[in-house]
Amino acid sequence: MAGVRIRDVAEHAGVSVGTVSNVLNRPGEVSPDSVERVNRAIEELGYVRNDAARKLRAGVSTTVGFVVLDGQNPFFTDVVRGAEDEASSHNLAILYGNTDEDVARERMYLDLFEEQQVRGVLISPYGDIHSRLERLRARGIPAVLVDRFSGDGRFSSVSVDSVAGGRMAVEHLIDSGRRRIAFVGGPFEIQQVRDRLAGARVAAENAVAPVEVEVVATEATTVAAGVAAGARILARPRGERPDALVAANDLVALGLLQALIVEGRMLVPDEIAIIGFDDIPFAAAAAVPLSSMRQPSRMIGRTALRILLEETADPDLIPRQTVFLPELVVRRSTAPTGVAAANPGRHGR
Amino acid sequence: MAGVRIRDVAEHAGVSVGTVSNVLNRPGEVSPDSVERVNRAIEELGYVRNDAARKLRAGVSTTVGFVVLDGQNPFFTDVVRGAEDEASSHNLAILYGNTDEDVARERMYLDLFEEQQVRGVLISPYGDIHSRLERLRARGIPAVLVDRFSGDGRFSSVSVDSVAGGRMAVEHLIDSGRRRIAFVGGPFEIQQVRDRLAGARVAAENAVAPVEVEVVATEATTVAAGVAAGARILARPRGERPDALVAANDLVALGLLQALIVEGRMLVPDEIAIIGFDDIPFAAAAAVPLSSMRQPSRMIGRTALRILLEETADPDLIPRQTVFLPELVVRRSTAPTGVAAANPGRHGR
DNA sequence: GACCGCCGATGAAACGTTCCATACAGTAGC
DNA sequence: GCTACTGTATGGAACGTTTCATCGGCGGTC
Repeated sequence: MAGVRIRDVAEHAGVSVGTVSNVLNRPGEVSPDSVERVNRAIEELGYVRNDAARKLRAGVSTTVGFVVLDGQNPFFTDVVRGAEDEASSHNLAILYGNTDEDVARERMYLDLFEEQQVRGVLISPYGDIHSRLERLRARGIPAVLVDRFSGDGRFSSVSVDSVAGGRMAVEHLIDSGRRRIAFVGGPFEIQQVRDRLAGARVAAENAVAPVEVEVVATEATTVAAGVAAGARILARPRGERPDALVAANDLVALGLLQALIVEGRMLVPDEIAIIGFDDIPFAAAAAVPLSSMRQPSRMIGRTALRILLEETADPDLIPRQTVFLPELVVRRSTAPTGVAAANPGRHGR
Repeated sequence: MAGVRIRDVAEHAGVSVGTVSNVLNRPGEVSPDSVERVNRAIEELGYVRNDAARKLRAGVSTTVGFVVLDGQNPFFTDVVRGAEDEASSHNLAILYGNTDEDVARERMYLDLFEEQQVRGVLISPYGDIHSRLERLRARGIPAVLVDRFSGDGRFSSVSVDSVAGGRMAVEHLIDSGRRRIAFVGGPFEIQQVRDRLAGARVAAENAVAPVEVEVVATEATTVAAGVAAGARILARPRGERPDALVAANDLVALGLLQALIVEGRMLVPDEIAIIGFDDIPFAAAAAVPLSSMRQPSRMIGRTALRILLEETADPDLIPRQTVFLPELVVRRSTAPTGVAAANPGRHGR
């Protein structure tokens, strides 16, 4: 089909195949004269390296796999973007896979990446994939966990301290006068969800005032799941509803907001406060601007890719855990009762 | 590094290399007995095909490239998701590139994909890339334009009729009593932006009442650009402001909404109406639920990938243009003046 | 019993690159 | 003038798969 091979370039330039390869891979070891002629030949013939042959012979790949938990979530698209920025500066491309919280898809993408012999794998895991990742590593393909702490230290990871985040979120709610708090999120297979809940409980236990934390479980961390959870809360008599909600992420929080305000005609934050996680760009533009625990999403992606590259360079590197701290961004959705209208909540964007 | 090759499988199973390859690629032509033994050997040794060697010899790739204009835009993540769904059902992976409206990045990704000899390329183009795509096609790599009509019919495309969309949006605004309309968007290198504006003008010309359409140009189609444009509108004396805004997409619209309401304390929709494009999931959850021209985003991705595969199967296929019609979704942001508060706008999600 | 056909298995060539051992030219040192 | 050395260029082996021409065995026919 195609046609211009390295051999054609060599003939055209009047040098050997080996020399062309050298120009391509270590131009320093070739005389300037040859470099010049080879480059002109490449230009004239429109030669493009065959990556398959290169990969086969040299065992070096120019792609990195990224398995993402929820590709629709702006938080993750931001993380991907960060990784992509870093990758493109190393002339790497990203093989992208969205698992959508499905174990089968997750396995499928790991298979695919293994066949492709990617340079390395970034993954925000859903199922238990440690053994799969070990196998990849045995094959020379390192993996870095993204947005998930590697509890046993077997892999490097880049994450945000979700326990601290959950704690900070609830402390903030308590500070603004809330006492009956519900954590809305799920499934609890996702570690972040567990951690954020755990953090929330810690804050409640440490509080001077008596604070209760109940759990409203959702099937997923999506806007739709948030809407559904909101409906369930609305189904209760007014007096039995919580006075503050901690959502597992901003998508759920936006869903809750929508359900409570539009369907339930509840006043946010007067009757009920809501705080989310991630601080996605849309949190600030919501019906009631949403308070949120901001995560440095792009930075997470960049850092993860950087660590991955370090590990490909030196496979014996000891795994390391990088943990960022989330940052509380206060907007109107958690303003103290009664002060709400007066405080439009100018913070963040 | 790795180690289990097809030869090892062959030895383990007591057959020849060719037979193993046949089991892998056309199990029908191999005796059931051999198939069974080979599969067991594969299982026991943990053999994984080397895609580079396969690609080199067979010239067949298992990846499809997708070059996206704006990876942060939920509309595009939805399109990607649709393509991904279709791809994974054919056991293909997606090589992903986000150009972020940058010509250099766009070129870089096309280079990368060419080196990779992807099966085909989906692209929502920014710069003029026709010659690059022709070259790819000459190398046996077809391309399908996504979210962009191929004016000269040289490539297949899957898009939405943006002229009709612009027209419908403005007709709706006129119906709800608006007369001084501003189109907010840019850059005008992007065809959609041009088309939507053109449609808007058509609607204005066809209107019975005298309607004016002015242009407020933005640097990009992002929330931030929308906020900036909103500020410029607010800088004008109240009487000289338009009474309706057509945003180039929902991101811009959300930015406008934020600027006008929070900064400018303007009443939407009473003083000014806003309509966007795409109907991203967050449009419904905005401060004032946003009217929008919905595009069938996932379907666009699925369709594009399907056409791409058809073209890989038969390279002589004549390019065809698939055009969807956008759908008007009315929410509160464009309610007729005065009726606003009474109509929460239950439509769409 | 010899021959024919057919099904399945086999072995080796080929894909396009990288890399290494080797060759070669030119220079410096004695 | 010979050797040693340095800096470049060369040719061919190797990467792991697919594919294709060929081979062997077996059952059926005459």
